[in-house]
Amino acid sequence: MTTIHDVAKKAGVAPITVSRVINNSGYVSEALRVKVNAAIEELGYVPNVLARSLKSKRTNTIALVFTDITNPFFNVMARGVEDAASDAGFNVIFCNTDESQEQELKYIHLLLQKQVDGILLVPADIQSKSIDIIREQETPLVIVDRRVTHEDVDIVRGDSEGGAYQITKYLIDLGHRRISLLTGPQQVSTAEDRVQGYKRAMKTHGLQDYIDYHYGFFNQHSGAVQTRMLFSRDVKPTAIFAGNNLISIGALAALRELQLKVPENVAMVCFDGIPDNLSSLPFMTAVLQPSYEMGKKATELLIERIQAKPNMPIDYQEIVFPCEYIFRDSSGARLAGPNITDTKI
Amino acid sequence: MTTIHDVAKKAGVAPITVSRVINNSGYVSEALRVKVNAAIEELGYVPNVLARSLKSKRTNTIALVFTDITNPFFNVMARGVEDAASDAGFNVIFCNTDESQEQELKYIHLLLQKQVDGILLVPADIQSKSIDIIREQETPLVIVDRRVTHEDVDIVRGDSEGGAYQITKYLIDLGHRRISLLTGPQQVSTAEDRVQGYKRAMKTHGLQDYIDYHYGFFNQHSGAVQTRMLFSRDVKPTAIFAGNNLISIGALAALRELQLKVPENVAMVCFDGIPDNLSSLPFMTAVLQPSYEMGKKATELLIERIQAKPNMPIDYQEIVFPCEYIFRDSSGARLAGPNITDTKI
DNA sequence: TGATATTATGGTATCGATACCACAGCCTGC
DNA sequence: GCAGGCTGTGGTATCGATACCATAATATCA
Repeated sequence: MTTIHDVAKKAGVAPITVSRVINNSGYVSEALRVKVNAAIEELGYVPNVLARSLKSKRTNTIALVFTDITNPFFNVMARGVEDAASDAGFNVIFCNTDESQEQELKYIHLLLQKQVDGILLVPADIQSKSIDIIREQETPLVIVDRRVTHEDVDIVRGDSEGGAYQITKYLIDLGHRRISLLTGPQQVSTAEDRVQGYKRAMKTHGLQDYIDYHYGFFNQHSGAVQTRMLFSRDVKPTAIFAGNNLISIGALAALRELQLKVPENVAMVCFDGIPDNLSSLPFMTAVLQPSYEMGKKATELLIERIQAKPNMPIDYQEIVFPCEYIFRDSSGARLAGPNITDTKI
Repeated sequence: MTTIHDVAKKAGVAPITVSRVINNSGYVSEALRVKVNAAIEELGYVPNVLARSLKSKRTNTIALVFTDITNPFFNVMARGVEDAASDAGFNVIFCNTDESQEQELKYIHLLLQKQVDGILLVPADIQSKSIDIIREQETPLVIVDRRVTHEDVDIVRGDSEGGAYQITKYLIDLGHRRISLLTGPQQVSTAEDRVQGYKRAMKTHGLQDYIDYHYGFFNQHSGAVQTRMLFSRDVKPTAIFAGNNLISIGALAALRELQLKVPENVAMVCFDGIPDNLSSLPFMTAVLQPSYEMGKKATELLIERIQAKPNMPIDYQEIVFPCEYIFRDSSGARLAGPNITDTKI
């Protein structure tokens, strides 16, 4: 392994001069710069970032800890993070927790050991123990996608409540009365917020008698299981509101099994989309969160925190992105018009 | 930031003793162990792996540099890598090159700076400059999925040639004579090997007059473009062999546009599958490589190299996994039987 | 012209951990 | 009774880089 000393010796300069050339800092004459670069080239020198970071106390690395790498929503978000980080000269470590708090804590410990400059966290639980641990090390932190019970944290998220309200209202306006919501775990704020938005829409439209929501998991299996459950009951929904994209895929599979057609027999809407390339849902009416922009914004905020003067008081922010809506065939508008209240199944 | 010295002072011992407790190495009496752990707990001490790795010269980190994170084949492989690494106490850094050599070199430099203990590489080109650079730093390396022109490297890959031969032969046995192969870039060994296997099958069955293969990219766009091209010609194929899963998705989309049905109008087979959850291809006859096992095996081999004694001569290995085959509707066997040579389209 | 700034280079201490060596006490066995 | 092994603990040097300070030559300006 060649070190900065080897290069310095070969170029006939002091190690610190080599350091200046590498980092383009301080003053170095053109003559020495050339000599040093030649020595670097000749020796195949690669700087050791461990030593560099140890001394300089900056790793130029941030981490994104999220819950489901297979979910395209997070995939797109990750790209937003990567792009924003890269623009600012930071590298990103991606960690997948599979919605497990235990796994999350394991990664947080690892990342703190690695001295990352900052952490973006999609917490697996609304009461996140990770936040306390990160705070203790004074590592900058931005929470992404979800609310938490902690005060004084930066949060970047989508408006789940508002999105759920609007899409539920849309179904109601189409004439649906029996709308069932299948969502994620109760301790995850997005699941809970979507329930709240759904309830608000149902109540304000006089449908409090058919408020029907079910917590589960944000994955296909849960979507399929709950859908089967919905249709095993006497009173069946005319529309399903899937709490995220994976739930809707599972629901669709279950409906296929049950030989129910969308939207002829059941209308469907969901939260979050799936990029066209892998999509089973090209026809799904959906609430879309700007996941790329959310990732980008969260990263920019985090880097701002990292680069802030140490003892400056922080003005914590909660940035809430509004949702967009895309209306397609699954909700049955084109087919059934606004009066399909009593669609029999 | 609390350091090992702070803990040592609090516990009334030497730093090295704290180190022994943390790493469970050397001899420490139960009494001191308890005292040290209490101090660690109380101070919220987190060891600095930068300092640790700098001194010990081991980061316990390996990297997987691959070409397409969106391809489920690599996704599954990555899980095999992660599992095997985790079992051995190693962390994994994932790097996505998008088949760009430039990007690949950028990551290789970064990883070497980070002093990773070893690298798993899916090279973007059969003549990989990265290999030389990695060699120069004496970092252990295992090539995955693809052949390279270098001698003396460890390689873990699937039998693309054999798989392509078998699946082509299968189509021929079904009666197809005009089989077209759409594959990836020529400088990628898997693309080339699949061409070779295809050609061998065509030749040994007397079909050298309709050998028709097209290099492109391992993605949907390429699959769609080339499929349109195939059917713009006078002599049209009766079967398409898609060089990988993404190409087959693109081909299917193009066929849908052209209002050609699979397998009624055209038979299709492809290399690599897609996990059921995101699949548009539940009916595709395919050649499957054991991607999870390939990732696992490659990782185990890499870790073996990492842990080998420094000056032991290395017995380089090339491990080739055989393919499996899954026969479903797309190849038309159930529908057309063995004699569909002259299917008109 | 002398004071001050700018340019250019190097010396030394240090980041936070571990490797290596030293040493002391206690067994065990002959 | 002591050689040699095991157990338990600490001191010191060091990993490879940069922070900080020092120095000196040259440029700039009042």
